[in-house]
Amino acid sequence: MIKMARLTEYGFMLIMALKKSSHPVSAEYLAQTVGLEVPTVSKILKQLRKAGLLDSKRGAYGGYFLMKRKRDISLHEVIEAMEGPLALTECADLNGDCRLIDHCYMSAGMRRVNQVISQALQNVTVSEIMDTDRKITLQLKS
Amino acid sequence: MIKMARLTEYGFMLIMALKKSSHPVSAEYLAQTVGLEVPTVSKILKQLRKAGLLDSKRGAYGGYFLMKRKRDISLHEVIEAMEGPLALTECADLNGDCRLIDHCYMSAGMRRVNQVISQALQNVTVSEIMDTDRKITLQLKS
DNA sequence: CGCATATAGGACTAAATTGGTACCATATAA
DNA sequence: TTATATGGTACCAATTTAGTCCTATATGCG
Repeated sequence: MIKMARLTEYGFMLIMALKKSSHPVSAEYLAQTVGLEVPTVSKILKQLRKAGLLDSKRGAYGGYFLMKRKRDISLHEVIEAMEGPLALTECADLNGDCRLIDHCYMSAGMRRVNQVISQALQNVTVSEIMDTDRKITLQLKS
Repeated sequence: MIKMARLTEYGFMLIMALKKSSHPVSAEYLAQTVGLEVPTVSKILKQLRKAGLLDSKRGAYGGYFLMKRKRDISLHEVIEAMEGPLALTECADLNGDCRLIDHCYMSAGMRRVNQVISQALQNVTVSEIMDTDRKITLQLKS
């Protein structure tokens, strides 16, 4: 299905609930804020941190905080952080193991489509999908 | 994962292997052509037919054939035929049951992103992803 | 120091989705 | 009437995803 994983959606919610360079916010507090269980939230935050979108501080009064402003975080970054490199099809994935390559002629064209979608996601930021009133303007050329 | 289902990829391969208004081609023959099992191919062909992309003729010398030329079939049509309405997120899906709506503010913006991707897929045809030499040109405004 | 708080990392289980198969009914050509 | 081929549906298997738990490490403070 062409759908982001549920954990990725949660990832967006968590990023939206955080701020850049403010006091760290604990996983427990965030869990309450977004209405999810602590272990789940914890897992996602660790993953986003590993990808460099967040940073953390351990120990008492510790927690997580954004490394960038929300208007500088693209949807693409978040999705890749949560799901790894975007690959619409098996054959577009460079590490994919499409064993049907002999019967399939779409590989090159498909990669191109992949790029287009990738660009679409790179050109929209987290703050843009929060501002529901603001029109998102996309101009893509490929 | 933002990836089309494997069966959808197979669907593309089958469409590529078919022609408009020629003799019907049997599922068995197609299975050999693309290197997949007959039951699997059969299942996909039935689904594509139901969506109106193919038509079929039963009985001896029966089989499947395209209803349109490949340059008139968009990626979007094929994907929707195989996977149902495209919804990048749970909340973008009108039938989705996102119970976190109270904590999530991205719904409207996300729908917009969904539309952009949808359009990207509508603007590329099957024949374009077969012609690996031809440049696919996309100009999207949303 | 010792204790409470909080993240780091990895392993594990459960649930949901997807892929693949099989069966029986119906239609068609010769 | 027989061989060929699709229509529809139900089912099982495999994979993927979601969610939980446990132990280790770091930090602040009395």
